[in-house]
Amino acid sequence: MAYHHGDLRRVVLDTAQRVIAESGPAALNLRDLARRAGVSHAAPAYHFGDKAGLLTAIAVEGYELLADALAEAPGDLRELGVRYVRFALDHPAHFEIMFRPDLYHRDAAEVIAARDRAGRRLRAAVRTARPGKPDLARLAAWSLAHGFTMLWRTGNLGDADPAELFRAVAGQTFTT
Amino acid sequence: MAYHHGDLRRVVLDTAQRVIAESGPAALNLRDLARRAGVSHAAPAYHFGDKAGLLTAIAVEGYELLADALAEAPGDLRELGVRYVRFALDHPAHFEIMFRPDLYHRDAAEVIAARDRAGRRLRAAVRTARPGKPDLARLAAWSLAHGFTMLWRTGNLGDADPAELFRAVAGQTFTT
DNA sequence: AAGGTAACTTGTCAATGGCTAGATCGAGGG
DNA sequence: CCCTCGATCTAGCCATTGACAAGTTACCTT
Repeated sequence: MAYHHGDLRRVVLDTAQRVIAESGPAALNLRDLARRAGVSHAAPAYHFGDKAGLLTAIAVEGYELLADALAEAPGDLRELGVRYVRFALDHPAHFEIMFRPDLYHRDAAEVIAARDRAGRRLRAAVRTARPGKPDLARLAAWSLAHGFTMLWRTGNLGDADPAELFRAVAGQTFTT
Repeated sequence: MAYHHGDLRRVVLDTAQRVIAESGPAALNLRDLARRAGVSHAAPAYHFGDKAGLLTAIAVEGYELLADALAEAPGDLRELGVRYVRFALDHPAHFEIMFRPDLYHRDAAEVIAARDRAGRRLRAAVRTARPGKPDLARLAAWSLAHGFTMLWRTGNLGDADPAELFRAVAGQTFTT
């Protein structure tokens, strides 16, 4: 066992994401992550404080990734939703954790900062797409995209291509 | 300690719902439920097999309650959504568990039956509310209501009255 | 009243999270 | 070149939890 793994924090984060994506957050445990990384059972906790700290780091990373995904946003409300859905497709573990605040330290400063940043990006993107009544439009678009994503993730939508199906669903409601 | 508690199954179910509503499913544990009911630590498992079995029972009950809530459905798509939101308000623990299939036995026959029943109710309610394009309309309505509910539950919607806010949001999208 | 069965208890084990004290490594100052 | 110091990791421990097996009790039928 070599001291100073060098990259343990990142390795644990990545492995955790794989485990969550494959088996859900309930299957995650620190000791297994330690075994997979080839370190002692207490090593992961050093970097994250505790299990919730690890999930906090994932949530923060998730909000940052989401902010990035919404950065170069299209002027189309529907395509904005597609981005949201695609984000959940590309980063299932992040998405899963982000919206389970009971699993991490929801009041951590980094969490609030990252979430606010993503929120501002969403707000700005909706504003350019639909100038009038920005707040309600944002809530409607967010709710639709979020709900669609959740239903898809919990297996309630069959096995159609999510992005295409979302376009059809959004076309029913949004005219933009 | 009296043998034959008489109503242990129901007591454990109810207590579990209270715990989940207050502290989330991660805080739930069988031994604490046993202590609260005044029985031995293994008693709850007798009725549910294991922890996932307990959550399975809650999920089934949740789908049945949802089916009931959608039974006498209004002809208005927006009010149908309000019912969905209100269901989540009234039965937070059920709602929480229902859409976390990784926590329970998602393939159990009772789960599938109850979920199908609720699905048929939803389908029927949407059909009467909006005759054309039933599938896409159902997905859109479900996604909007579900997403709104999830965002509200995770604290992303501030502290407005959920039902009223949903009416406003739905008014933005649905014309019916 | 005898036996059978549902409901519960008792005892045990392995896995996990978290804590503490100690070991090791690497970098920077003298 | 050595020494210290802080960051990183290890080793050992404990309480909690879920699961299981075997035994116990009470009700119910005949």
